[in-house]
Amino acid sequence: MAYLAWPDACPSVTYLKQPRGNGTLSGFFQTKPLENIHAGQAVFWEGDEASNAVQVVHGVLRLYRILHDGRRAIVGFAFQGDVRGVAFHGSYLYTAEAVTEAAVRRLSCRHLHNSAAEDLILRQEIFGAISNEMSQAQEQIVMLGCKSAEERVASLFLMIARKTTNLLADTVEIGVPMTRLDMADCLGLTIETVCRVVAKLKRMNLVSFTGRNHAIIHSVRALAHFAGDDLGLYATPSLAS
Amino acid sequence: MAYLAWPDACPSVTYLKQPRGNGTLSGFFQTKPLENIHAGQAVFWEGDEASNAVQVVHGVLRLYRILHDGRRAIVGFAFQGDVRGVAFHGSYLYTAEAVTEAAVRRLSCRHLHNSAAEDLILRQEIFGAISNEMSQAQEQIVMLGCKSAEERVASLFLMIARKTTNLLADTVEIGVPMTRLDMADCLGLTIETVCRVVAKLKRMNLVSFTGRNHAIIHSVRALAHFAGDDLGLYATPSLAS
DNA sequence: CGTTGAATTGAGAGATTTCAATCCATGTGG
DNA sequence: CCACATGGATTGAAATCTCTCAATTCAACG
Repeated sequence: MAYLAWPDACPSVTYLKQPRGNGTLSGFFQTKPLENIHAGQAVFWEGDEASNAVQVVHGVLRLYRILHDGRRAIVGFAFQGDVRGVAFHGSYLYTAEAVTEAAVRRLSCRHLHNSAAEDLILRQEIFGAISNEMSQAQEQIVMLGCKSAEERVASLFLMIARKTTNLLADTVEIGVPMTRLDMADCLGLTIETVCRVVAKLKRMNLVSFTGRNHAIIHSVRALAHFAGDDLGLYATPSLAS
Repeated sequence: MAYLAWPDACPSVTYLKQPRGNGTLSGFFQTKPLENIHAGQAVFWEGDEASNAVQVVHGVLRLYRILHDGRRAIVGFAFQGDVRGVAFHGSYLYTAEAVTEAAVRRLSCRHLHNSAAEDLILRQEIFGAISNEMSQAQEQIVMLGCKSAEERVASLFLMIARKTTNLLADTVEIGVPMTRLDMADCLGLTIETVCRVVAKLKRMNLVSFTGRNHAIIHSVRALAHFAGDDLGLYATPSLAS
């Protein structure tokens, strides 16, 4: 096994694609105080006025909407480095809640937009963040619209791997902090189906679990194939043709 | 029946919530030439550099992604007045293709963003457009993640009604320009299931069809109830408590 | 009037859910 | 330190929903 990647241990891969630390958006967030969020505590609520953008410093957030009859749809997860809430003009479209202990920084949208007026780089970074959020939503739609239960569960593990490891090796260790119910509500499945599929993935030796929240993907490529994903997304430098 | 609403006959309701005509974003688009798009012709392709934002002047676009094994996911439809492509930083996340004969105007994103630097109203309108697009994507995720086939089909008809009528009355006439395959690929179902559900809606007297692309929703409220939606979204002025 | 592609309907198969029972990990109190 | 209680996770069996495959109907068009 080549690379250990507990969610909090390394910056998100998607985020690394943007300038980090020295980038103005990150710089802006850096000036704001670190806010610790307990597991289960909300960062913002669906329907509230979307006055702040949030950056996840560590931990994982679940983003969800509740239907009036109580059903819950998890529209996505936010990992370390992810920025959420920039794309909302009026009110938040979902509730953001800490899965584990987490920490975030908040930034006033108005302040951000005003600063963006004078700063080209910042504008680009803001649109980059919006584009990231949009991209994740599209990914979710494709998964729910086209994929089988098995493909969905595999896709979720791969998503976690992409977000929390650099995918340098074909075998990666990932943290799976969310409960089976979280996974089910995100994948449009039931808890039981998620369990059965995970059991199957274990039987097929595609993944194994060391504790409930800690998994090893034995072959990212094989799992991606199983997920019906384009392998290009997961090609590792050493394996890429 | 109170209000006729063929898709091209009146401006989109969502769009009316923003200043129209005199608003700077619309104003910008107005300066651009009208581009006629034949049915089936693409406006932009997934993966192409997202250099332009597009406003639908009339007609309907289907927005879709193709998986590498050929499956198609329609991530949404764009109706008259909708603006798409503002939220993309790098490349387009989906292909946009005319369902019917349509017309659009294009606007350079770079131009738009530069102008936005000096214009507060324009900035707000841009974020409004992004927020609209994001909102539709979230809606889609909730539908695919939580709802049954029957609820999904009903939701689609209601979505069309919301986009193409003012919902002043409980009975509305809507255009359904897309094929059953389009509907199926948007709802994560098969053609046959869509057909059966539509047949059931007809049997229940919730909708009726006058021609293949033309339906009457006999009671928006009843259909919304059937769709598992919050009735508040559809309350008509006369019916609202 | 025949051809074509889309839409519809039926019957059987398959995937996922539901309901129920059991297992496991964790924390708490005695 | 152990027994027990608790909530999440797992597994099984039956029910249900949706899909697949096949046949038929319908509408548009040359």
